[in-house]
Amino acid sequence: MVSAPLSAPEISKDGKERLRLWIRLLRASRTIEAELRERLKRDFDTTLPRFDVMAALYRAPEGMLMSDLSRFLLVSNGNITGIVDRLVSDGLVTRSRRNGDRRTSMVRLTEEGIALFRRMAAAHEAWIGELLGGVSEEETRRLANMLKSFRSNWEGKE
Amino acid sequence: MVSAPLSAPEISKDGKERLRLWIRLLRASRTIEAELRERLKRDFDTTLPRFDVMAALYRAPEGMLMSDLSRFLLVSNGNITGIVDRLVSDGLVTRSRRNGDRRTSMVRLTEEGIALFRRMAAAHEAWIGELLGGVSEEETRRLANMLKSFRSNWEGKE
DNA sequence: GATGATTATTTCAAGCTTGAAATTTCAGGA
DNA sequence: TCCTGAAATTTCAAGCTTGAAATAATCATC
Repeated sequence: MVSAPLSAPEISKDGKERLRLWIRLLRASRTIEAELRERLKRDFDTTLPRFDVMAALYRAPEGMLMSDLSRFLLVSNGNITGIVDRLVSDGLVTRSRRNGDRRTSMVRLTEEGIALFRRMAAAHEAWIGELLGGVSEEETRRLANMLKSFRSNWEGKE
Repeated sequence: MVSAPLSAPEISKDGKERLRLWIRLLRASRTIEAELRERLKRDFDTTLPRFDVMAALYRAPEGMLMSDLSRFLLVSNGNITGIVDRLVSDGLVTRSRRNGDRRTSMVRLTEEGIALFRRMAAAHEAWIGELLGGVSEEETRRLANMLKSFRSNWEGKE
């Protein structure tokens, strides 16, 4: 890690503080994500995006549309297509075209998908407990509350 | 019901709370990242990884090794190779092999790269100020401190 | 100086990601 | 019915990402 000379023009101290917050936020989530990715690969031979899709579907036993998935997971439509394709070809997920609207397809976990996800979710929760173990319960609640409010502050403004 | 299990439910509740924190952390950083990506593309026709590499190099006028870059940015070696390749072919960055150790190459911003980065950095800082605008200065400091400590708690333990 | 281990980097396949264009289907009006 | 526009999804090119294997150079030890 390199220390910064960077005698930049005097910008607001506020801005610098927010920048620092953003960088820490990003580094924290990247570090945790990397660790989760590695463990998912090691223990379940799968990826984080696949886990995310399965987690979303597990919460919706009645199924989700492709567009529901992409909105919920904050990724593009085309992205979801590829991930679901691979999950389908592994027998973990089904696409069923509906009679009502033939443009849409309902995506659901298969029995095998449900069983696998339950195992992964248990491991995942334990990992998070371990990785965030240094954060006290009190701090956890406070952090979670701050993050909740700060997201809603600007989202969807444009 | 004479003796209810005390520890198990408590641990599980803790875990749930940490899981919630992780999900919020992830959603916050993904949402901001998506917004930054879009604006970098729109205003500078570039990408977030390219911006990240240039930011790292800007802080190190003497240059950085490829391995320094990948360590600092928390990404793989092979990844950096591709991004630097494209920056070089755009004239924003140079690779110079050193006399001392011919395995390594020093990566530096060109004059053009420095000028471009300055413009991008100003816009970037303003964007962060806007996107995190809802967080008070007091909260910003507290959040940043929590994130700092929580990261160091488990990192590099294995 | 030869040899084997180590280090820095590149290459590669597979998968992820976006944004834009194309496709298919639906809905509403002339 | 036939249009036209909107909506859901897929396709595609370009770039990002990892992890593993390959290359090349250096280092340590004899």
